[in-house]
Amino acid sequence: MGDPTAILVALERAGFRRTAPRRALADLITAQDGHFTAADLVAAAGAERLGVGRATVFRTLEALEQLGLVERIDLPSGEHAYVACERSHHHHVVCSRCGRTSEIDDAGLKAVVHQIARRTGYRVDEHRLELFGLCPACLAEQPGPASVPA
Amino acid sequence: MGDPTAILVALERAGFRRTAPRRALADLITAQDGHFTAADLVAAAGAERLGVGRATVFRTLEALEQLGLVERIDLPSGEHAYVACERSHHHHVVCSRCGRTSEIDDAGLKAVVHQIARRTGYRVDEHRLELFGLCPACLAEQPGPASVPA
DNA sequence: CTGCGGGTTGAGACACAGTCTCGTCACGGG
DNA sequence: CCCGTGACGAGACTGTGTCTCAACCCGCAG
Repeated sequence: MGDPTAILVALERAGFRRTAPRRALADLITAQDGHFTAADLVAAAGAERLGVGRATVFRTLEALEQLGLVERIDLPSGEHAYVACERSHHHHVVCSRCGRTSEIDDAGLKAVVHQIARRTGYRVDEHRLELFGLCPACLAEQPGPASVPA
Repeated sequence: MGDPTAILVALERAGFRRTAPRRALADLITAQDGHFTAADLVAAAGAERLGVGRATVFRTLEALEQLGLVERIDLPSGEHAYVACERSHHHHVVCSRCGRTSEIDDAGLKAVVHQIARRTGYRVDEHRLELFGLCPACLAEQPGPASVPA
């Protein structure tokens, strides 16, 4: 998923220093191909003997999340995972087999949210939509028997 | 939210025994008025000296979730909470002030999911939509300054 | 009513995620 | 080059959820 430098530049622009651990984490994150957990990063950093502590991983992820460079998603299993992504508001489809994700824009959701707000009387400030299924590649590899969507 | 007996009956029908701890938990859950966490139940059970162990709370919640009598939602804070609810597929709006929830049906979401599936090529098997905001009661009590939705 | 079998239980150990503290370090402006 | 301050790693700490295990009790059969 592109260039680790983008992350560092964005961090720098937000007033964060450009340090060795953050550089290492930027590399690891851009190398990830689907979603990843904080534990994944900690393990990866440990495996490559980068000497990056747990605390730093969490701190960096928190900063990146606030900058919108990374989004936290909640897997069906209850785990918290992260996805590197664009800065605009959007949602994700997560492949439950290979873990890859695709970003999707509004796709008509705004109207749905609006309607719900009107029906329930709530003022909706925030929403989260997460989709899980099989990506095209995994679908091709594994010609599922009954491909009846939910 | 109604009758604790409904929970017990549903459990019994699914082959679970009707035991004192489960009765106590059914009472506690139906007494809850918004969402609640596992820790809430553990604390409540402890406070009333019901002698219900942590393990039993988690086991019961797991069973209820599988039966669809309770749904697990992920709060923006990252906490896992539960909501007592109907058995059909649906979604929730959660009041971020008082914690109360309302159930909502499809509301046009199916079309959105369909469109996303077509655009991305994914086969979408599962989806989760969660909305957060202020319920009518909290809106009235607290005449928010700028009520501009997201 | 009584006895029995197996599902159920509570306590506590355990595994893990995430937070916090603190002394040290190094980035980068001056 | 120097200094102030943000960032660092290690590890203690908190909280959540899981697992084990011996004792228990629910519900059925007799």
